[in-house]
Amino acid sequence: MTDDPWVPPVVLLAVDLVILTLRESRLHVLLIERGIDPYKGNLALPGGFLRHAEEDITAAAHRELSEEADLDVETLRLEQLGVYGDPGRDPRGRVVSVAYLAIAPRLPEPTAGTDAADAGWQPTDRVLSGDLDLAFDHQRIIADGVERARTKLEHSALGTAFCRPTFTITDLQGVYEAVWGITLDPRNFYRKVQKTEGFIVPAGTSRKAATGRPARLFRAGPCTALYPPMVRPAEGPSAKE
Amino acid sequence: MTDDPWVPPVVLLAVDLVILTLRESRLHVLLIERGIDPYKGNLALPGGFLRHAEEDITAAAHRELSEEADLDVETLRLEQLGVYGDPGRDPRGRVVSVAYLAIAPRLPEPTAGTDAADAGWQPTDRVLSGDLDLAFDHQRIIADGVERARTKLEHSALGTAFCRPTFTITDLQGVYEAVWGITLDPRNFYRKVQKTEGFIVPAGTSRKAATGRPARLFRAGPCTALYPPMVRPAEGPSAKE
DNA sequence: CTAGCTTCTTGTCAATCTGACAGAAATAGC
DNA sequence: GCTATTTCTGTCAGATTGACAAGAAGCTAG
Repeated sequence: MTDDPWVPPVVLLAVDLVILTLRESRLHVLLIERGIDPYKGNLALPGGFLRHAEEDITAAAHRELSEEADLDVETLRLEQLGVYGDPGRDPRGRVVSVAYLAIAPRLPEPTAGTDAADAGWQPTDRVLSGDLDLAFDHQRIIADGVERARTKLEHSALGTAFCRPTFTITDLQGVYEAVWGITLDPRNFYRKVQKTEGFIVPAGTSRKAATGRPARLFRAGPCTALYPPMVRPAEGPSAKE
Repeated sequence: MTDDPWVPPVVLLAVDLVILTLRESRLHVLLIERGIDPYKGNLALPGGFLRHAEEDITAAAHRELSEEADLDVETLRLEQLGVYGDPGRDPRGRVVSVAYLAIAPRLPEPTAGTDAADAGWQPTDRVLSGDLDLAFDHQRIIADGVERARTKLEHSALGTAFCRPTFTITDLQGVYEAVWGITLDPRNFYRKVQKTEGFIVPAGTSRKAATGRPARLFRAGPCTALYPPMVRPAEGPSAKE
């Protein structure tokens, strides 16, 4: 921003991907085992550097997703989560990483890609509790991603993105319960999502479970923003962070 | 992310600041007139490159704020808004910019700083309508910042950040009306903010206006998150009852 | 085939919240 | 005093929420 002989410093730009899904009623995040230093052997988010100086950042995120996790890119909508660029977060130098968030329905185990020794789903609560040891500042990035998902569930139709193309209302309730970490009354939840116009639309058929009355099937509706929003019950007492 | 002889490309990292305030019941954004190319003479957000390779990004944002706008940094809380790094957004090369958002009470006219030929507040609607010609992709950044402020007003106590240390409920209502671009019923607004625990606390005294009954003064309360949230009336025809 | 179990779906009811509006309270100016 | 103006306190119907009862539709065991 000046025409002095001073030249601005340069940084390495990376992308990191927080891919969340639901497995056995628990929220999971896609992690790889790093095959190279630094943090070789540690778990980390899929991601990597820009391939060339003109690559679009979002395009790089999609590319890394397919390279490192071999997931179908088409169905996932990536949303920018934030920038993580503290000096010293990467021993290789000044690396600034753009984190992206995506929500996926239940998917098969991904296969390891080029730079990843292994790839797989890990429960987010094991990550957030510090039970798993993550590379870089990826634990914090995941924490931010989970929190983002929690709030997006309130105001957007994101919940349907966790489900398969057709799903039951109980399926959708399971999404809310897993992400929010609480239990909800099935009858009130049923009433609420039915009344929220454009959230879900009937898919005609029914699905018979192993036991119990068959449930009607629905599809994601046209709305992306929910009005009125789903209300998440207050948790702690008065003043919270 | 590989140990091939390939080296990752580097980018120039910049910060941009979206500082919003209220002046004469209209939302304004702080803009500078660029004193150097590119876009010399155009209006732009305050901002600039990292000073050195180890500078913290948030620290750089605070530094640019004081350098270019000469505003009191202490009282402003900067919040990361997003990353803007499309190839070609800056003719000087691959520049990736981290945008920050801050909300300020009514402040005096800032003085021009080093790189800025002039600095001043501009109404956001003139920016968003395309009436003013902004440098780079700064119009879009401002649009995102305004939208962020709108939604934050719903769920956080951000509204008080637009006000001076003590304010009346009518002052606070003016904030909501200006940012949301609608009018609200004073009686229902009064009831709502009073009932939302921790939002505002009485400041004891009253302020007498030029005319009319004196209004009680309040301060910002301890809560940052509002529960229940302020509800913004639905606007679009899309999916409404 | 019937009883029992499970799960989905439809209601009911009181408490609360919202939106619209009436009107009293407090000050300045005449 | 009287009026204009703004702040504050109520009222009231309709909508929403949270808690819970009970019917509906399947499966399985006997």
